[in-house]
Amino acid sequence: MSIKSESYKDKKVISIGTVSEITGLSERQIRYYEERKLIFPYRTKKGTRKYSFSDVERLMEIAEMIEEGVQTFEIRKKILKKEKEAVREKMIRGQLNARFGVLRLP
Amino acid sequence: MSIKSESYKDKKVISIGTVSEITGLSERQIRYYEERKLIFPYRTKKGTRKYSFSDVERLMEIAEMIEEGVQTFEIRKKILKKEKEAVREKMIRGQLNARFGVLRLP
DNA sequence: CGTGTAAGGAATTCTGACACG
DNA sequence: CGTGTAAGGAATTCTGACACG
Repeated sequence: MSIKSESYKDKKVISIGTVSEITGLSERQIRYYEERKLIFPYRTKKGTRKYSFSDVERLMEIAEMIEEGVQTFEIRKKILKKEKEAVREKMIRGQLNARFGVLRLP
Repeated sequence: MSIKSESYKDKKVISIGTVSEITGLSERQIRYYEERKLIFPYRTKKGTRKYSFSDVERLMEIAEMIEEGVQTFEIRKKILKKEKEAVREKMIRGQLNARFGVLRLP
């Protein structure tokens, strides 16, 4: 499936220290990428950031691009494009499902 | 599949405060269940506990049993039995795979 | 631009213990 | 037995800022 519904992958429950360990990025870097609107952690009532495994994956992609010399502004554009594509596909699928019932795509 | 290999589900990355929020259990309860050997969080270098989504699920099962009046000692026995069954099934499957190649069970 | 760091405060987590029952 | 709580310390996280380049 190209659009998955993995419950755990998207739950924002990991704090920044752990994300830093997993990704190898500094907390400073992680917070900066948020400032540049590349990543959007959940905020608890008290204000601490919580990340999902999806976020962790995205951070590793960001880190790769940064190493390649891509600027955060460019990375942001790529992320926006990807998201638009995902939404578009989701809608098309929704319409098809509405007319012809659930279908399985390869 | 009855034995899954879900990478995210078993990663121990959630701290006790978050687990407490998700499960509705107090931190005291969660630590106590560990003392009674019902749950086994990972410990970071600094000593803080990290739980997986599997752990969270187990905690909710434990909470249910406690509410029903089951004692931790009994719960522990049930957990051990379940784990033995899982290991046994895993081994059987491993042997079958070794002799006949990968097979898909219903 | 992207990242390091020192600064001060607030919130988190840990352990061992006393309490109730 | 299972859970609450106060206690003191250690580690975490947050923000805004200065620095380098």
